[in-house]
Amino acid sequence: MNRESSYPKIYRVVRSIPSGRVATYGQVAALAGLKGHARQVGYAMHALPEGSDVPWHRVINARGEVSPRSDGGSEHFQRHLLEEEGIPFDDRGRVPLEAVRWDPDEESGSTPL
DNA sequence: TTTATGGCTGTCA
DNA sequence: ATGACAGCCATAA
Repeated sequence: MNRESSYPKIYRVVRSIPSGRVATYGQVAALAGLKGHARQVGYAMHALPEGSDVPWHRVINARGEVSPRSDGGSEHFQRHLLEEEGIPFDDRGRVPLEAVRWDPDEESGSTPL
């Protein structure tokens, strides 16, 4: 099953993230089978092609905020995209992970109150 | 083949 | 609550 690249798998998981929800690298990694290798997920995002329909902006770090990658500036862009998705950002540019954390088991579009 | 890097995570102070 | 350190592993050259 596993090919030499795990990236496609990661992309597939990220694609499964519904709008208005965010997933952490560790979570995506776990769903992609790379459990424990969140770094590779982040690196996969860095290797994302331009024409990919992968909502990489919905993938954030475990702290619930966008990661200050080496690009510089894109983090602001990501935040903008997330705000457009309806992600409530904190005063420090953080999101309530507990509120927007994507649960692969409730992707039907329901929020457990 | 080896070397270097990296959009992370978890623990300690 | 934040700041700092070390570990893990896949991809690219």
